[in-house]
Amino acid sequence: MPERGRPRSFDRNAALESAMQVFWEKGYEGASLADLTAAMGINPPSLYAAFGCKEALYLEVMELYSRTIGMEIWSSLETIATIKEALNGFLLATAKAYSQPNQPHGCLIALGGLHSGEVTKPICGAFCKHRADSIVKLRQRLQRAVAEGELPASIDAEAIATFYATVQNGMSILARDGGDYRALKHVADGAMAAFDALTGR
Amino acid sequence: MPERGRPRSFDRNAALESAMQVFWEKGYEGASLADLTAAMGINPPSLYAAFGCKEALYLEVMELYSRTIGMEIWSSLETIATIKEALNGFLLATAKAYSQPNQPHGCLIALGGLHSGEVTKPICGAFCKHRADSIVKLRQRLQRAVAEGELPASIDAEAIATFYATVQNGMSILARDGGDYRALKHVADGAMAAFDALTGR
DNA sequence: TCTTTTTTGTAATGATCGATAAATAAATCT
DNA sequence: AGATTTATTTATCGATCATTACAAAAAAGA
Repeated sequence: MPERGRPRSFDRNAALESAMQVFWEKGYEGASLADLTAAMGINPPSLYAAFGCKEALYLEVMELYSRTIGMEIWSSLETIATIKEALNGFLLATAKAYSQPNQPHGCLIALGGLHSGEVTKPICGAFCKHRADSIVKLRQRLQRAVAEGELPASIDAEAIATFYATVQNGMSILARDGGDYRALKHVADGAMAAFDALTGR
Repeated sequence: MPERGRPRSFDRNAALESAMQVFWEKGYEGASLADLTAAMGINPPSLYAAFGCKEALYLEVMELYSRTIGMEIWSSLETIATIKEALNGFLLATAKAYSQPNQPHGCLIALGGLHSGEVTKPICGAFCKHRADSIVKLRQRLQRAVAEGELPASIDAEAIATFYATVQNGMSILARDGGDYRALKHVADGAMAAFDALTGR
């Protein structure tokens, strides 16, 4: 029975996507309600009725980002069978996503919540959780490779995962500074150049 | 003849250092005038008389940062004779500086100005200049190693410099997320594991 | 001592921030 | 039709933002 009362005159998903663009480019504090409502094509009361408040909207934007853009980037890590190619595909997908011409450069998750004065506590917590999860995903993929006999059990999976997650985060800053796909690929190649030495092959 | 009128009752350098702490931790937009004046122990008119405006204060803070903390980090790159040890020293100095317990984690330069809505144009320009300069410094050090016969002329100095600068920037995000010296050193070790492959040795 | 110069503390400026009150409009339910 | 429910528009809320008048205070120059 959600069909009572005046129907909403805008597409909630489209509005959320517009909000994502604004937050992605301008950050949480940098995106004003005026910026958001202008991009979403609605007035403040509609925003508050549909999303609660600015903070709740941002948290929902983070979920949308990791469900769409994030998925594009991370999927190759799981789908590619061999660990070295999976990591390489993951980094190249990162380079491609971070240099798309029609969207803000770099990652919304990597670049957000880096200054305590610019974010609320729940948002800071969500960022910590998401970024910590990046390391976990990489570590689990490395451990899978060990379980499959592809890598020796002697590797430091946590250290290697931290390294690749950190390289990816650095790529967000490079992309924000105008680094194109070519520059980002140089970084990916550099990180892959460490693979054999790190995994003892 | 700067000795006319009522003398300033606070130490300008100490106030600037306090402002650096606030901007470093909270970012440009996240640091309010109230935060700044409270930390500096002065009233707004004194801040404006001594530093001009918030933007000018921030630009001066950036200079102070690169002159002090930045110098600590980058000096080993020049002073250590061999390129591999110089790079390693540079990354370890970074890991140490980014995990100091008595100051904000990560680099003020690396983490600032990443969102267009949170910074003015002159500040954004200063960040671009500083971060681009990081790549230049690394590239020049690599080219010096080529000139000294330590590395082959066939290396892609720009690509390698971009890789190491990006790793360093990623370390700032890791440090902000609570990564300690041990975690940061893992990243430094990972980056150094790529050195031989990247330089063809 | 008296004027001049600069800094100080207090208080207030207009602008913008995120968030809402109130009235109207558009739908369903009885 | 009339009552109920929800969304919309318009206008505005108090709080906070960076910035600044203003007058008292503290120094040097005359």
